[in-house]
Amino acid sequence: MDRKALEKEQLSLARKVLLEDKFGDLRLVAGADLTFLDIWKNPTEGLAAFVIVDFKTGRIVEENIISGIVDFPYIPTFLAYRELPLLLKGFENLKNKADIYIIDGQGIAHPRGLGIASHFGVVLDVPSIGVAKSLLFGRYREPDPRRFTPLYSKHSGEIIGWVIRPSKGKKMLFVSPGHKVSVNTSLKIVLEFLRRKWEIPTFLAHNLLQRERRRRLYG
DNA sequence: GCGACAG
DNA sequence: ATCTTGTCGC
Ligand SMILES: [Mg+2]
Repeated sequence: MDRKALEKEQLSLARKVLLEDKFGDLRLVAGADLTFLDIWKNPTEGLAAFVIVDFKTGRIVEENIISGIVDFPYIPTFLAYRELPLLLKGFENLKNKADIYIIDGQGIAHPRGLGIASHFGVVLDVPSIGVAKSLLFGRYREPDPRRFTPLYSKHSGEIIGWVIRPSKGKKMLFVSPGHKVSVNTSLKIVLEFLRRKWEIPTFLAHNLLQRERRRRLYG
């Protein structure tokens, strides 16, 4: 499948994205991320982790790691074709099902409106949010520490997400809705984690993976 | 044609 | 994404 075909598939799936809150009370919030044992090899073994947090207490309800072979290369705007397969495998392996899934990457803040978080949400038909550590698409004004600014589409000028500066010295967060959640609610949910000084679930998943990776490579 | 470019 | 501890600055 060439780039053009994948772009058409993304545009097709993007039409299914729903930017309205389609969930009841938020009890469990999941965070997901991936790591790779050898980033210099192309078919390489990847690890996907999901960490599920109780949104009322902040307690970790489940930590789940699965592994598998990843062969698709990283190409900007096509991240899902590299990371989604393992995320789907990890999702199926979960004991608990979360009310919303936060994925490391963009939601609708993508040239064709389908970042990995949206792709994940549409395919599984579950609410999702994208929290990225850098910009892929859109324009914004840098927020002051502990403030946030809107992220505008370079196509329509509409607000497609938010840029949050957790605190001075910390890197900015690029938040955008994935699926079945509104632009405003996606911001509220992430801000709530920050307000309560809880680690964002995607970072919990990332940290868990680093420990697991070092364990497999060294002692 | 040039610059931008999640992980 | 990963390689890496101490160190400089507020
Ligand atoms: Mg990641």
